[in-house]
Amino acid sequence: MDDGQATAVLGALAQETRLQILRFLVGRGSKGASAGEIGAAVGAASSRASFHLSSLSQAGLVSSERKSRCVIYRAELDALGAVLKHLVQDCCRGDGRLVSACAGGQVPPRRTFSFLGD
Amino acid sequence: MDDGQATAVLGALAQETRLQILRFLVGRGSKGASAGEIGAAVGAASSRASFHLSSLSQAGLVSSERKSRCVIYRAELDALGAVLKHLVQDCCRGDGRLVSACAGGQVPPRRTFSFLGD
DNA sequence: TCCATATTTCAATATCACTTGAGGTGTTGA
DNA sequence: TCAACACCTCAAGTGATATTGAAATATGGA
Repeated sequence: MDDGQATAVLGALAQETRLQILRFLVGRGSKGASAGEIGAAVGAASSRASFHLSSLSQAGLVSSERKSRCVIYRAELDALGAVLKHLVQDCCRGDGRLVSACAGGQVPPRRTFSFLGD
Repeated sequence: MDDGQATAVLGALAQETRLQILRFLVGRGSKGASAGEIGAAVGAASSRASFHLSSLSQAGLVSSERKSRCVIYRAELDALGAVLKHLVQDCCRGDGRLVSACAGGQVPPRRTFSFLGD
């Protein structure tokens, strides 16, 4: 992954409606949800939900599948995982506090032994 | 952390110049770097570097300290850790693949047995 | 075929972000 | 005090993105 791809995915996440959509879809798991359900769940008009869903889809964060009349969307976490890996490992040198934060731990204050250098 | 704060930090990261600045500053560790050095390192004019640094600073991703003529910037990873935690734990329910991706592992496909081919 | 449902596309508008260059503030040393 | 330096702020131009409502497309059933 390069910085350009990473910023594209980060940009897709940097919007409250889209973050809500992602959370909702992760909660639905492999069952997914139709565009209409998603819009209702996040309080967005249908055209607005469609706009944000296509944004997420382009970033690879959701997949879509037509099912009769409805289009079912599902969260796809591979792209998010790749971006997190890029951020933590490539941009931030695998900083241990970031890794433990991802795992649900606190972000502890930095305790540096400065004589050892950075 | 709420979605509004998270999207603010994500928005700050969703820009290539700023991602480059963050990477550069993480590499410098506690030594930090002056605005001039940073601008030169990422190939940005001084006003542009200043603009992006203030953006990162507002998001809490860098701190600044005046040192004589120069302003020294340092990466501050606490805000990033909090956002990663919000993303992985709150939005994505602590998904194990995301946690392992942050730790540097692959983002494994959901299918365990791949010998069946595609 | 016709109609209702589900979703997307389009156009118009508003808002926000990025870049550039000019000019301003603050600091240092002659 | 003056000049050189480091950095920031401002305004203008440009482009991207968000929102809304209306219209268009696709699907399934009467």
